[in-house]
This record gives sequence, structure tokens and C-alpha cells, in this order.
Amino acid sequence: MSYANEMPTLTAADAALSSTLRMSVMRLGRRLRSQRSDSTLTLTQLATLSTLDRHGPLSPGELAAQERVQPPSMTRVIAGLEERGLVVRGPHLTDRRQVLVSVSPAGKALLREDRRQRDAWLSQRLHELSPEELGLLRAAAPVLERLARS
Amino acid sequence: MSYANEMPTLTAADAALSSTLRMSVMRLGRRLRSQRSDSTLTLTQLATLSTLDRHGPLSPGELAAQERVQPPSMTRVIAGLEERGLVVRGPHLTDRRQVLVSVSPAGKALLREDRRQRDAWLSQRLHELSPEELGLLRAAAPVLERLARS
DNA sequence: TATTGTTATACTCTATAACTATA
DNA sequence: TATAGTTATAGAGTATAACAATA
Repeated sequence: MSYANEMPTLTAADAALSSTLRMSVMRLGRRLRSQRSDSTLTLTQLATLSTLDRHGPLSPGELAAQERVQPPSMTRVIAGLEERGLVVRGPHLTDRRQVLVSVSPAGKALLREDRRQRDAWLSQRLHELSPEELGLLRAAAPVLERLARS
Repeated sequence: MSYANEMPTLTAADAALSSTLRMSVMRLGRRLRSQRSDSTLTLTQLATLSTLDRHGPLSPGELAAQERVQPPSMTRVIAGLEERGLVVRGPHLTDRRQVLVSVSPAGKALLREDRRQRDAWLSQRLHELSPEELGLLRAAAPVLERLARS
């Protein structure tokens, strides 16, 4: 038999699936990104705030690595967030060279509001789908989540 | 009966679906975006090239509106693309003030290569899914596409 | 001597304002 | 007089290099 028949999981139809999926994800992402509550914050600042909220307190160096930014840039990002009272800088417990940055209550409130507004847009779009389409989406959501994590 | 019962299409479960979907799309988008073939091109330049490829020849002003950029910025973007031989500038047929920008063969080749590399990453991830998961994704892909267009 | 974080400086990208050519 | 495009200039955002403090 031909080589293609020996690997039936990935066919020509899946190459098309790749393209479709990629375009949809990129477009949808662009839409979601443009739906921001507090447009005075940079995308990097927002991402940094979100990372801190997920991981808990981190040092500037660790944050820079996470966000794929150079340390000096992260210094500026943190300064901006601190100026707005969205993060707090505290001393490291054992290493006095390091600093620990954590999200303030105001920062947590901003993140909540930001998520709410984005979800509001998406919820509206979901509301316009048929029950069948919603069902398909619900079933595929965990798969998408796995893809995004891999 | 309660107000909630009168609109059964959107339930609490769908609010969770919104959040999950949003996070997955954003993360997946970030992954796909980081998989670029020609990193010397700006994201705006790449997007402009892609828009030209989809819509056909456009004037700088129309391109600026499409990409949500101011005209002077688009002038620079086009200059960069032209310098690399990825686009060509030609005269408008009836209005001599206007210019028509179109994708060159080299530009089309670059777009093809760019898409191929992104799809290669995604195809690899798809290959790691089970047949059931792939099926769910195939079924939901058109719904995602509709969402992205809306 | 190595590492963490900051400051100093430069480069890229985009914006607003002013200018030129055509309608 | 209005519009399309460009040039001039300025303001964000990020990078590399040099520096201070601590391990």
C-alpha cells in the first residue's frame, strides 16, 4: 500500500483544517484584542498584570522571561503599572538583590473588568449562534484548550 | 416564570464557554504569531501584504483604513515592502492623485511560505490529537470561522 | 566573580502637522 | 476648495550597553 495509507490520522482534509483553524483563530484573536476596557494600558502591561495574577508574585527578571521582554523593558513596564497603583513592589525574603512584584487590589479589579468586557463581546456573538452550532463549539472547546496549552 | 427561562440559548454554562474560548483563542493566536517565517517583516507589513493578496490592488489610503493605521504610517509600510520587492506601485486608471499597490510574485511567494510554516506547526499539534478530538475540531471549525467573520 | 535590577542611550514604529499635486 | 499622498517632526515602546548593589 501507499505511504499515505499507513498514516490515516492526518489527511489532505486536515491540511485544510490547519489553514481554516489558523485564520479563524487569528481573526478572532484580533477582534478580542481590540475589545479592551482600559485602553491607556499597553498590551505588554496588561499581559504582565495577567501573568502576575496567574503565577502570583514574581521578580522583574522572571517577569521579563515570561513576557519575552528584556529586563530593562520590564523595569519600565513595572514602573508604569506601579504609577497607576496596579502592582506593588516588595522585598524578596532571602535575596536582597531581588524584588517581588505583586498585583494590588486595584490591579485585580482592572483585570476583572477587562475580562468582563471581552467576554461581553464574545457572549453576544455566541448568542447569535444556533443551538446546534453552540453544541459543536461546547464540545470542541476542551480540544482547543489542549491545543493552546501544547 | 423567571426572565432567565425566557432566553434559554445563553446560560451560565455559556459564560464559562466565553471565558474558555477567549483564553484558548488568545493563547493559540500568540503561538501561531510567534511562528513566523520571515521575522524581518513587521506584523503590520505582513498584514498589509496579506490584505493586498486577498482584496487585490488597493490605494495607500484604502490600505491605511483597512489596517487601522494613519496614511503617513502606511506610506512607510509600503515603502518598506517595495524596497524588498514584495509590492509594486502603479498609477490609478482615472484619478492621477491615487496610487495602486499590488503584490509582486515575490510577495506572493513570501506569503505562501509564511502560511506553510505556520500550518506546519499547527499540523504537528493536530497530528498529536486523537481521532475523536480531531472530529470534534473538524465539526466546530466552520462555527469558529463564522464567529471570526461576525 | 556572578547575578539582579536599574539607568543611559539609541532604534523602530506610529502619530500629528505641514506641504505638494491633482480633482 | 477638497482630496490623495508624501515629507518633517515628535512621541511611545523596546533594545543594547554601562553601572550599582548584593550573593
